[in-house]
Amino acid sequence: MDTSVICPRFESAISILSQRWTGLIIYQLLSGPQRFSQLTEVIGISGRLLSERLKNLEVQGLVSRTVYPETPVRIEYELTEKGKSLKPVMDEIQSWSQEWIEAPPETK
Amino acid sequence: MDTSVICPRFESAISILSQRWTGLIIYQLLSGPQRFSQLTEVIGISGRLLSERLKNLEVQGLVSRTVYPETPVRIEYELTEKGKSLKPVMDEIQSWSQEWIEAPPETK
DNA sequence: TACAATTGGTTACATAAAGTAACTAACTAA
DNA sequence: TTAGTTAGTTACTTTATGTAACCAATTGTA
Repeated sequence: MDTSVICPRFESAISILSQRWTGLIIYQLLSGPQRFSQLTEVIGISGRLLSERLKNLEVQGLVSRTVYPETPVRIEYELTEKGKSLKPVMDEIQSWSQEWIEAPPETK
Repeated sequence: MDTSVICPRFESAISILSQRWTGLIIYQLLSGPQRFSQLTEVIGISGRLLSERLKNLEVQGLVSRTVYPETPVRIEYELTEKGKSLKPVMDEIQSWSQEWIEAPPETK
């Protein structure tokens, strides 16, 4: 009955990354601050879910939101230090995918 | 309209990892071959979902299933080379979590 | 012989999360 | 006045997950 338990911090980290879309959002933001509409287009996520995810990521301290009161309004989402520090994780996933995932057929 | 798209291999990789429970299953199997019942206990996943996930992981070539016709039957799940090659990814998540996730309160 | 226990699942059903599409507020430009 | 823009929200449908009971094959026990 002495169940060896998984490290709670690891579990917590993976629960962030294993939520659908969050990995892609972080990956995409690693290339710099971006606006809501750009994220929806590049990632292919609906506004409803992007909005929800960005709110969560803000609460978790991974993403910051800046409003530029231009016309029309510009709002930029950017990774915090905590968010940026996930780069090595994303890099490893990237390089694993290059080695082990076969290239999908071109859809021309 | 020239949407810069996320690398399809990366997307594919993250779609595996971002499915609930799969990260934990792979992480747990990195410590060696394990049986169905042990996985359910350590991870805290239901039999229904563990069964489903293991089938997917087998199809994706990340996990292999071996039957030992003992009594009662023993079935072991083990990472393939492809599965084991995710260790650097898990290591990075682990070390990120150590640095950025605060320790949860002890529940004694 | 009947009953219980074990492993590795499956089935049926309830709840939560995600997908889809239409809609909105605030603003400006024509 | 009408249309266009950005950054969302709302209502509704579909899919995924959680929960708990059940099952087949086998052996051990009363």
